[in-house]
Amino acid sequence: MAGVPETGLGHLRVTLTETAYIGPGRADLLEGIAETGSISAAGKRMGMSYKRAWSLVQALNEGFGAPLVEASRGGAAQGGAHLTDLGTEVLTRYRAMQARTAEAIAGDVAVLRALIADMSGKK
Amino acid sequence: MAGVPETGLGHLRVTLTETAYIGPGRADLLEGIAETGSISAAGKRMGMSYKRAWSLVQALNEGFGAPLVEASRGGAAQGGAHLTDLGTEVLTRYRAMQARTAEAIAGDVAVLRALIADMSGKK
DNA sequence: CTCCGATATGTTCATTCGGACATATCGTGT
DNA sequence: ACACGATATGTCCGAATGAACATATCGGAG
Repeated sequence: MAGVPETGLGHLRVTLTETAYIGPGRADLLEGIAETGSISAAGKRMGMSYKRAWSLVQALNEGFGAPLVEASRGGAAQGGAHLTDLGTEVLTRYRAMQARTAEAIAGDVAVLRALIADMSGKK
Repeated sequence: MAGVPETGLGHLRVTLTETAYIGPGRADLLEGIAETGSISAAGKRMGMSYKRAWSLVQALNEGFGAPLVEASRGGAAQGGAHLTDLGTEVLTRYRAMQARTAEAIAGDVAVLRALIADMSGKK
């Protein structure tokens, strides 16, 4: 339950085109696939069904007009999935944008948090 | 249809506490209330029902632990709503954060857009 | 030729969410 | 007393979403 992410930044969704966008959920899934080499393993790790993870991958690939994830069935490793160069680039850039955003808004976040803490405490 | 916002930044949601957060939809509603002086007018302008707009205001006020919007019924102006100091501060800061974020990620967005434009065009 | 593990899909059911209506309330003018 | 305009709530229904289950397929290993 990452209700309040450490940084204070909740969600950052970057829209590249009408159908191509990347947000925290998709990024985490891409990261999971990169690390586990499997859609189902990545999904399970995030507590979602394989079906849902697979659907997200579909939406991602179709939305971007080019595959971010490539999967294979059977074979030596009994199937699996991996990020394409595009997928890796998108993930890396997204993480970078998250970091820059967190830094850019840190000041405002601190001020607002102090403000609501005050109003709640007082009356 | 603001599918792809001019800036390229899609959604920015800032989480202050477990229940207090502000995103594009809420910010637009706050702005609408500030400008129209009415929850229903602001909602209508955004194409949502009064009920929904009112529900959002409730969630906002309860989530922050202090009211961002204060409303009144009857009276000289036949009721209306306005932002509290906290509401104004939250809205202003949010717009500022949006601007800083857009600036911070502009470079990455440009690169990614060029990349997907390429892949779609070629092959 | 069967087994295995992961992808690929379809179906069904429960829950959530929003839209559409329907009222009720309030407080100043007329 | 009544009308008006906006807030304040409740109910009901259809669409969308996701969880759960059930298969089907692929391709190398044994």
